[in-house]
Amino acid sequence: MDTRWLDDDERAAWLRLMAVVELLPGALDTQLRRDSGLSHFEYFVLAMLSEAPDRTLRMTQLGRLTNATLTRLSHVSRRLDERGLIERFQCPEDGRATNARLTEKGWQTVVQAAPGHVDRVRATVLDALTPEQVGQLRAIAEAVLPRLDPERRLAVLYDESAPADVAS
Amino acid sequence: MDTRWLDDDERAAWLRLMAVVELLPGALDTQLRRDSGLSHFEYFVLAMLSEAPDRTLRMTQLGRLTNATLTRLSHVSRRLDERGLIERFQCPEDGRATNARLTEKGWQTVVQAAPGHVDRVRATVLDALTPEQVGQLRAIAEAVLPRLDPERRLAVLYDESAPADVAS
DNA sequence: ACGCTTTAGTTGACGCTACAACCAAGTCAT
DNA sequence: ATGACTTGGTTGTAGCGTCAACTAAAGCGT
Repeated sequence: MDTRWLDDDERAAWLRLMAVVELLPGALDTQLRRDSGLSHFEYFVLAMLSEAPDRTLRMTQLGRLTNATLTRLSHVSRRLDERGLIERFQCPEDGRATNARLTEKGWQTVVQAAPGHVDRVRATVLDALTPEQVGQLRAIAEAVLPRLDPERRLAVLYDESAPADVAS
Repeated sequence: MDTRWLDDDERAAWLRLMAVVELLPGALDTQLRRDSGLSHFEYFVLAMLSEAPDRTLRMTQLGRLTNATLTRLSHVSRRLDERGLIERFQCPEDGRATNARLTEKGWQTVVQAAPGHVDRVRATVLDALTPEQVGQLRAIAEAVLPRLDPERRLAVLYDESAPADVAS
């Protein structure tokens, strides 16, 4: 089967999307590290916990939400534990499972980090767009996500009709 | 100064954009590793070289185009050199500079990798969008990029009126 | 010509992530 | 209830990226 190459419009859109995908994580990471001593991934982990019932989640569920392998999450959560931002304990209902719960200190950390993060999100992305474009962006991402995430691992974060255990 | 929090539309758009930014690199990386034994970053380095005059670029310029620190690029280019995909040599005009040139083997590798990569790009993103959305995506990215890239490091890749030494 | 500064790049140590191997708790068939 | 399988998670190793320190060439003022 022959490859359908990109036409000029597609190529232009693709290159620009790639540039955004390349630059955005670094921009967020830099701000959070500087202002709160957290990587963007760590912040995201804490943020997911902060919105969960009882600020507690199973490792597996937390891994799904953060798009992390269990290995990665295990290492990260150990470090967050050592820093006193979360605590881990064996799940009473299922002895195999580990629960992660945000500590008060972790909660304070998220609360303190959030405004700067939101400001950065505005400054780099949202405030550059018209309201129409914000809607378009949402529609575009919604069209793409089923292909990027066929197993719907992150569906909770972007699909209103998802199981809705936790919404970010 | 008080933080302006995100309204529902902004929040929805943002969450979906984050999911895309989180998932897309992995999707591209997986395909390229499986089919060509290259990370996405390595592929991108080779692709930049493949479009440069004489398939040669200075390390600094290559670093700009790929959004990489010189350190990172130094490590990666050493590995690509060891694999015979590029070669490095001191620049004749400026003894401090190192030039990286794509070898014939490197060229063959890119040529062989490109179709599968483009297929994946289509399958995961472009084919999910209408032509109007492709145009919107381009406009949205163009609005955001000046804020993400104030030094215009990647401008060559997304701005038609950029110095245009190399276009991807 | 001689230092001083700047620019270009490399190297080494450390931190984070992935992969593989592993362990422990639950499940299920007989 | 016991052996096989599955599920949930952790740990060790190796690879990649970052930061800091370093080398070498070029520019520059005197």
